Order: sequence, then C-alpha cells, then structure tokens
Amino acid sequence: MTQENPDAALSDFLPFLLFQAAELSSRNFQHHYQSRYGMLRTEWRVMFHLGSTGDQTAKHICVRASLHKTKVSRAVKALEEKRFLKRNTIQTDRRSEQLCLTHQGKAAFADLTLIATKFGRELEQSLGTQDHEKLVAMLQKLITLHQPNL
Amino acid sequence: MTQENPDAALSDFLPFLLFQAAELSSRNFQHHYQSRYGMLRTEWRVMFHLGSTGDQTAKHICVRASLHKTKVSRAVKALEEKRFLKRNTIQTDRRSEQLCLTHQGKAAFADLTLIATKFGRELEQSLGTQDHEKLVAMLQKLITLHQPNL
DNA sequence: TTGTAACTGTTACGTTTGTAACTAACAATG
DNA sequence: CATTGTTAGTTACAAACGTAACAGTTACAA
Repeated sequence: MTQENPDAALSDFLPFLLFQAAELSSRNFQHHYQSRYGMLRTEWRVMFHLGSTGDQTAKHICVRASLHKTKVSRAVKALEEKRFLKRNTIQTDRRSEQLCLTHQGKAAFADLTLIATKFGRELEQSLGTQDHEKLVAMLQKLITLHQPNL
Repeated sequence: MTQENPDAALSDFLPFLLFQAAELSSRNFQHHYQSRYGMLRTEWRVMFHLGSTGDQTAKHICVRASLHKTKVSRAVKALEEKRFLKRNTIQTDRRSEQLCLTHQGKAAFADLTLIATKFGRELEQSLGTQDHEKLVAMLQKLITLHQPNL
C-alpha cells in the first residue's frame, strides 16, 4: 500500500472493487425500472427477490437481500400502492405477512428480468462463460463468508 | 429465471451478487472508521482514494471512485473540518483545488489501511491466492466494461 | 395464567443523499 | 475583447435513509 504505483493499492482492495462494480452495474440498470415503472432501487430489489424466489415474508427479504427492515417496509408499502404486490396474512403467525406479486407485479418483473438477463448475457460474453461462472461462484463464497447466518 | 429452483435465479444474477458482496464487506469494515475517527462511509472512501493514489482534485475522485460530486464535496468539507485534509489552490486552474491528506489524515489512513489489508489477507486465504487474484482481475475487467471513460 | 423476553413490522425524527439551480473560472468563437 | 458555452465545485430543497422508539404478536418460564 505504498504510493509508488498509484493504482496498485486501489486495484487490489477488494471492497473498493466490489463497490465500484456493484455501483456501476446497478446504475446501468437503474433507468429501466425507474422510467418504465417509477420504481426506486430498493423497490426493484424487493420485487426481484419476490419474483425470483417466490413469496416471502419481509423478514426473509431483509436477510436474503441484506436490506434494512425499514427499507424493506417502505419498499413493500410503495409496491403495494403501485399494485405490484399484495399481502396475505399468515394464520400461524400474525406478526408477519406473506408478500406476493400481483399479476401486474409479475408482468413488470418478467419485463425487467428479460432486460436483466439480456444484460447478463452480454457480461457473460465479455468475461467468457467459464470466467463468468467462476466469478459467480467466488462471489457466492465471499458472501457466505461474510454472512455466516442463514 | 423460473421459480422451480428458488435460489438459482438470484445466485446467477451478477448485479445482485455484487451488491450483496459489496454491502457485506463494507459493513464489516464500517465500525472501524466510524468508532475510531467518526468518519462516514463516503469520507472513508475519499480518504482512501487520496491516501492510496496521492493528491487529487475532487473531480478525479468523483470519476475514479464512482461517487457523485455533491457527495465528494460534502465529504471533503467534513474531512477538512476534522483536520484530515487540506486544499491547495492550483495556479493554472483556480476552479479546482488539489486535495491532500494532512499529517493527521495520513496517520488515520495508515491505521485504517493496516486493518483493511489484514482483513484482505483473511479473504485471500479463504478464497485461495489464485482465486483471489482472478477475482480481482475479473472485477477490474467488469468495471472497465461498465465505465469506458477514464 | 401471568409476566417477561423475543420477534416482526411500522413510524417519528434527525441525518444523509440526489436533483437542480447556482457561482466562479476557464475555453472558444465571433 | 465580448459572448457564449463548458467545467469544477457548492448549496437549497426535497426525497430517501438509518436509528431508535413503538405497537402487536408469539414463546416460554415462573
């Protein structure tokens, strides 16, 4: 971490690289859900989790998506107001509700997912399929290392 | 992207993985600069860039760190008030100033960097040196793909 | 049961953030 | 030089965020 080679330290510092990569790829996708559906980043994330893993409680989404509960609470409310999501009471535990996408919500999810996967395939091509798979595997490992619970 | 295997879609979606990995690794480091130096995330990022790549203008940091200029502006102000940073006017262009860490700022940077590298080495061990290098390389490639400028 | 503790989700409040408008300095064109 | 346009950085304002306090529900031990 000397200043001899200006970029060496930066380039080697994983958290910085991860932030950068996450930020840039997130920004590139942002305008799709914003302009088409007026959704915020967190709303898209919640929708994405519901759409791809099926109905969940808010708590599940918090843990799985590493999002704060107030953030999720507000995103759920917003998605509900946009008629993208509805809540079903769970009889066995009335503290939490099962969240599920409405017909309209599923349509938006499908539409956005289509773009996302196309976007993903371009990345895969740029990196090469093998490297892409490896990258995914390593990130997953890294995540489980940082998040031993679940 | 079906719902048959609940986790498949999530796991394959790179932006999600990147966000998750970035968020978790960032959070793990957060309390160090917060508790010791009362710094916010963006302040640490600005300090990190200044410390590792040497003196820069605010604009440089914006581009290199993918941070919004208002965010950088405020972080610089905060670091200045904490006596971690000082501004030097550039004679050839008085619109921007060269930002550099003070003695105190460099000390804080060195201290935090020590923790960061220790932290990084643990990750490297967990992933394996070869994989770690490969991960870094791929993230760099990914970043340049998303950010053709610079 | 009843009381206490733990858990899920919401809300109030203060802080941080992004958008847009602004100032100041430079660049380019006539 | 004026004028027009561009760039670096700051600031006002509104939106979004996190912390902490809260209400409602469940678990569990006395």
